[in-house]
Amino acid sequence: MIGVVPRTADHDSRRAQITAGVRDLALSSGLGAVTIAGTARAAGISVGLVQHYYDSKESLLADTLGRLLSGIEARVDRAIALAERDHARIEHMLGAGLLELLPLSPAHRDETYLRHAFAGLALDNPTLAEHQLAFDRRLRDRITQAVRNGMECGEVTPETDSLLEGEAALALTQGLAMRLLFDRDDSARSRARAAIATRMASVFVGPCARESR
Amino acid sequence: MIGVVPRTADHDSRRAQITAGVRDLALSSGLGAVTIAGTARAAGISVGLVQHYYDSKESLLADTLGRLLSGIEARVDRAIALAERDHARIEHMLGAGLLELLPLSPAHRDETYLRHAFAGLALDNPTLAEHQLAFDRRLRDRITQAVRNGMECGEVTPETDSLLEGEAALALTQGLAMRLLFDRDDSARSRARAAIATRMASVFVGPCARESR
DNA sequence: AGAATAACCATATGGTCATATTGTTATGAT
DNA sequence: ATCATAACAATATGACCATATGGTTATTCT
Repeated sequence: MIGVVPRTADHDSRRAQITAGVRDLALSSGLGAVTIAGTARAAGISVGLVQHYYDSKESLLADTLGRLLSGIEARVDRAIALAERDHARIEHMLGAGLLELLPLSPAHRDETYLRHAFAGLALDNPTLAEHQLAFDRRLRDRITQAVRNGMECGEVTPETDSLLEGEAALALTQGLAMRLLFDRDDSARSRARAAIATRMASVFVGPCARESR
Repeated sequence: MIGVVPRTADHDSRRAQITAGVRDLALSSGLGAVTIAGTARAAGISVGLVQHYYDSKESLLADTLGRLLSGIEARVDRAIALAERDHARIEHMLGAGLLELLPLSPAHRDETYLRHAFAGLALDNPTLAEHQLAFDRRLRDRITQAVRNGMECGEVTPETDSLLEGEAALALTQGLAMRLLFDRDDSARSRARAAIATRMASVFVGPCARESR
């Protein structure tokens, strides 16, 4: 009598499907044009099912942002891991990670657009702001740690303020990313690359003496 | 019979009044909550009058953004002019200008919030994007010119890529500004100051040999 | 004085949207 | 087999909003 269980569904993959609908819609019509009905259409399901999985539009957007940021983080980590095989220098690993945050390819452009469009919403929405802040902190801490590793291995001078450098490097990268969203010029793109490379070179000034990481 | 002229109004001051309504509303309720009716209420006039001066909400927002950006530009110029009296060093003039773009005081915070909230809208709106892009270019060119002045006077080494430095300095500043909107911590604020000062110091490395400007 | 018209206002209109409501369907445990 | 219930769908509801419409008021030129 107690404990009769009806059919089940894979909640996580459903939510992934629905948030993918939000992403597709946002990329084609702008984040401001995202509606529940439009999301349902994009995901190929009914409005009611979206409501079944999200109790409000806000929670839907929050989940979409969370998944977006996780994806970006994973991609940054993957790029760093990849660079780790090719270069011993921490400078290059970190640079590769930061380049992942710039809209230099169509796919990256999509992600960057979404990230900054959500940042706009987050200015008016504490839940989204919390996601953004936590994401930025995690990225910053990764950079900071890379700088510290650089200090241990001799690439970075011991007087360097690693926290300051972490915050500056992230701010520079995100400022460049925002700019490239508006200025689609090729030259702007290469200047952005150069700006990051220059920055890395000015922090990582010495040769790497021992194993990194 | 021809040429009868009825009462006149100061269009510019009316528009200033109306856009001030937009600003007030955006600051108290978020830019996303700005409506024509709300704007009229905030400005103390009727909906119809707002319509009389703006043929669409979009043109209202565009004018609001234009006035906002002009105001910021004027403030940056004022800060530079002020610093010019105190310091001969271009480094300090430029630094003072860039600090105006950070949300370090309540008034600056309001302006920075509006600027970045509008940037979010601009991602979906070509008219607003044009304003943003032009504003950024003007700021960047100001910085670039300051760096060139620094090269003439010996503060900056001749190998410096002034355009690159201009873009990097602006991106850093705006990235920091965005970050401070989310992280209201005192320490974050002082790190942002330090990050800009450090950056300036790394570009302006020599003593100033002759007159600046 | 009064005609012409900009300045200004109140309300109507039509559409959109988030959410509520009221279903139907399928499936797992008994 | 069938019941309980999650999964899913269609439509209703009510609020909000940009804009349209149809005014009134005030002022300037003749």
